[in-house]
Amino acid sequence: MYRVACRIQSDIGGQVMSEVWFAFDRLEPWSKRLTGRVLERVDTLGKALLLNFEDGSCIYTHNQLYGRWMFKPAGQRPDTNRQLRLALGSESRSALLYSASEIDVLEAGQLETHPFIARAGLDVLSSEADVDRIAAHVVDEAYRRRQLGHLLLDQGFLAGVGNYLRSEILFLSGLHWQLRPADLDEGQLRGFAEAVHALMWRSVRTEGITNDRARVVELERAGWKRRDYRHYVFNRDGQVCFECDRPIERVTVSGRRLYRCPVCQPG
DNA sequence: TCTTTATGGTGAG
DNA sequence: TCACCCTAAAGAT
Repeated sequence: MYRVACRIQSDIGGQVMSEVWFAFDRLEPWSKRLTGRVLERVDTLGKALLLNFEDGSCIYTHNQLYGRWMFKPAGQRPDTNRQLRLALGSESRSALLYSASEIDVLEAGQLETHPFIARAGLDVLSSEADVDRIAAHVVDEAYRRRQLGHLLLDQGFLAGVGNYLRSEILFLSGLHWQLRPADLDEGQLRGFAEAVHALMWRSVRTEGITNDRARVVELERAGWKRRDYRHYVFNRDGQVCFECDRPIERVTVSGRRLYRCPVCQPG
């Protein structure tokens, strides 16, 4: 979503919208109100996308598992069977959201009334979220006695971390998912905060490849399939750990799949 | 042509 | 924790 926000900003940000179209009837009145206005700034808050207009109103979208943004020159549409849900266009370019169902428009100043926004915790990709800030956040009283495996999926804890990053962060910091912030020593806490920060930003750069760059290059050259080398442990159950050669395990935590190396991430 | 799964999220109990 | 919502693609039959 962070990459998408950058793309929307560079394609149509700061420009007058000549087209603002919503697939949902309840939002139809906003079509007229926003057409002709300038799309001033595109932000993310965790996985949410916020399209801010010059009058202070804001389109909120969340892709959930389904949404997909596509970009085309003005007047063109991508070749897809997906359902168009939101279209934004300037004189020159269009940004098109397909399949997503979580779309709302918020009036100026009403941002915090949106339940997802109101609940969102520290946004790992925000400028304030450096390693020190993340480390301090993790040991906050509200979180210090909850298991890391559950915390990492909670958007009220850290906004933006999702299911594949959960497994990857725990692997890189060498921690078992059942540990709690209160259990960690200074070095482990620091390592965890560094892993959160590093892997989120690495994912932005690499389009979601969390494995070490050198290893990715090497395995790609060796003819490995992308799905088998892009992560340390995620989606690799049955295969061996890159660090210790022992098989990766899969468990269910918070109702989602979590992958771990039993040797590199002891209890 | 089914059933299942998914890098997500809510609300009830 | 579970049932449920949402949509599309992958997997099974």
